[in-house]
Amino acid sequence: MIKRLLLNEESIHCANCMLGHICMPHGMGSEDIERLAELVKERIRIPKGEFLYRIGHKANAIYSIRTGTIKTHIENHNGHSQITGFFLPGEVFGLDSMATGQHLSHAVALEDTEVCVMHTDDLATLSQQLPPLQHQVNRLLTGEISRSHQQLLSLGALRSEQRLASFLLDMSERFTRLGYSSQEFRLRMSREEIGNYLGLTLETTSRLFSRFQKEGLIQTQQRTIKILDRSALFNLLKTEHA
Amino acid sequence: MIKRLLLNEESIHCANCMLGHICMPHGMGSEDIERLAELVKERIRIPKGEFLYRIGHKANAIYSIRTGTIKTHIENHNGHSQITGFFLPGEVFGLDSMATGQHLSHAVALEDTEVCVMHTDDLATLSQQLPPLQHQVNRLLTGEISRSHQQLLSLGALRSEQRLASFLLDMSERFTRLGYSSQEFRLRMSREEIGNYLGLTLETTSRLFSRFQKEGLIQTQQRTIKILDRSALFNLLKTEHA
DNA sequence: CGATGTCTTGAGGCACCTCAACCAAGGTGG
DNA sequence: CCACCTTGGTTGAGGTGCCTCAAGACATCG
Repeated sequence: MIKRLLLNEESIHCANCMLGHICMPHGMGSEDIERLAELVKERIRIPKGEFLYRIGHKANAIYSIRTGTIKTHIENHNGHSQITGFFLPGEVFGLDSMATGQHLSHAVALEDTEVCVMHTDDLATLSQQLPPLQHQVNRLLTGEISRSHQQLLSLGALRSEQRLASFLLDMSERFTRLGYSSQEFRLRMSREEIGNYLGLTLETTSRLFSRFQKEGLIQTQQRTIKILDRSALFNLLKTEHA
Repeated sequence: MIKRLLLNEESIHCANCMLGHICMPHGMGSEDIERLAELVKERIRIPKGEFLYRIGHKANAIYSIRTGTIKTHIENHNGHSQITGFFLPGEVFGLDSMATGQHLSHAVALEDTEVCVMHTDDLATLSQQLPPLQHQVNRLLTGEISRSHQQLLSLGALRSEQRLASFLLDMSERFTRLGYSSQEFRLRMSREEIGNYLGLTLETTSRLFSRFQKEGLIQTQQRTIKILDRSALFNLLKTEHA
């Protein structure tokens, strides 16, 4: 079951959280960040595999990840589902439901995960007094738009190998930002989830991993990925065919 | 060439624009709408085929359509491009560049088009005094996120015929909202543009139009579409295979 | 009226999917 | 501690949905 944690004086606040350079406070002065304590009054622990929220649930907050990984996905009439995003520590998700008061996607923990809760009405009042916060919210919203547009291009215009290459390079960049190695990292999602995200089947995804390994682009050990030839991956994105 | 029009006393303002029920003022009281005159001080005419803006250009405004149609698209390293949206009268676009100050997509007029210009800094200051405006901006941003997520599902999980059916139903709904017939409307985009948007080639798109016509779902006369069997189109989305 | 862009239709190929078997790793219970 | 099961991943064989290439029909417009 998911577990709510109320924050008190001793709790770690945004001001000294390691993830400030990625998360909400990004780009704010230290006196502004102090005020974010008003914003994050609660954290939630979600065990691996559990839902933080589901489509249709009342929405009154957005979330940033303290530890763990979250996937968001949507579904349609015939039960087919599409993963719309993977989120790593420091990243903010749940933005799609900010204006409607209802969640438009599901959010599931891919491993034991803890998230910071920011209530939308607190966000509205505080960002009115704190222009940098308003600006940061806008950055997050437009960032999400831009990311989905890039993903549209990936699904609409790229071949399978290019989609996977672009996925791996994206993950590598995000792990780097977290202070991990850019060469070697452990993915938290299954082949099926990667495939779903990229509009491919799990078999095609698995075959691509094998092929990339055989061609010396990467080395895989289950979900641990080692990037051996980053520029080759990058060049894949530049080729028109084959 | 595109042409800027400064608005004066006699110009039509948001308060008596026919599109208020779709556009920016949507859901605002009449006294709030009066203040939007401060926001829209300018309109721009874009002839068919011309760019309103390009990727990388300085961005300082978002736009709503008064008359005409706009497509937005992005491109990647290898020159492949992906249409990210079509926009009809009353609809607001250009949101992806709201926070960065730089356009992240191209915007092209599919026919002679006139747009209302809302400068982002005016928007920021006015929405601070006018909470309903702030809320409307958030609605637009999250609406754009939600729309791209739906499109991700379309590209990632649906077969070609389902993508086209869903496209036609979406267009029909939007034309209806404009006061046009929900059964018959004239698309402003080519088969190639529809295909690009749906992640298909123009030939596949054309074949699908022909097939839908042969099966009595629609009737086509060039870009004029008549929907003959709406529920059949809808049922297409519910089928798992074939 | 020709010229040009847009759309349609056909034939063939290939990238990715489907179906299916097998394997590896980890957990569980006797 | 080992048989057993489960879950996730790999690999193969065959099928097909969509793409590519190509030709022709239609609109639209100078």
